[in-house]
Amino acid sequence: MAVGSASDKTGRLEVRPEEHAALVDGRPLSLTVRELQLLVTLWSNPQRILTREELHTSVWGTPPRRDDRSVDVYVSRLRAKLGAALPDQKLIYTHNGIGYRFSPDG
Amino acid sequence: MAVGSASDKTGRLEVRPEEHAALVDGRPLSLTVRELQLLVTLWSNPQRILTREELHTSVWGTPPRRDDRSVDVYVSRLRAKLGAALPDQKLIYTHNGIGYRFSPDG
DNA sequence: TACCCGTGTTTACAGGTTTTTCACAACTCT
DNA sequence: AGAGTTGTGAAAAACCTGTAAACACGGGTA
Repeated sequence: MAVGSASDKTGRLEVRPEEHAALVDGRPLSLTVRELQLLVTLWSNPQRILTREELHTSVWGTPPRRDDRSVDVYVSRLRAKLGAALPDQKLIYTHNGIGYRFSPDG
Repeated sequence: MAVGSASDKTGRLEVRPEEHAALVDGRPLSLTVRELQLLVTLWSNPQRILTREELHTSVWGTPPRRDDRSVDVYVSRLRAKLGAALPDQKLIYTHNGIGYRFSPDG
């Protein structure tokens, strides 16, 4: 495999940021821009707990306003689409009081 | 290992404050925010006896009210979780009339 | 212009988890 | 034993998360 390829597989999920695409078993998921940005951010930091602040700043470009729930809403939408394509895998874990973590394994 | 790493090992226990995580044998403990804050405070001051005032101020941000037992309650919970993951090690020692001490060794 | 449609944003509320508080048991020290 | 401390389960209160739904907006089309 070419060095520096910026696409990667996580089990049956592939994420290709430069191509603005995420695939499951080779089939593209139909994600909106925000959903994809969020997935890319999570996927780029596997096993790491990302705070809502970090996620919001990465996806929206600015820190969240007080009581902003947009990160949660998009995590929910992303889970729904991932769950539809990969019914048996849990990929996004919640860390109460902190944020979320992407974990291809357990 | 890189100088300045802000993670550290204490036997099989690793504490990584910046990552909001504590691991035993590489597996994350599932601690709540308060539990982790308390562990981080104790772990940051090994062998030192920390008073309830110090612990409360560090974790809750304010000194405890008279008859406040929250530090004790959280020490108990932390011990339970640490004990489940490391059944043979005693890490948190009580100093009667004063407070608690974290000791990776004996 | 008027009507859809898809996306993004915000709100609301149910449900879940954590934190706090309380009560009593267990322990320590004299 | 008696007084003061600490350990801990459980209930109450506070807080946080999941998610549907309402709203806003722009582009496309009739």
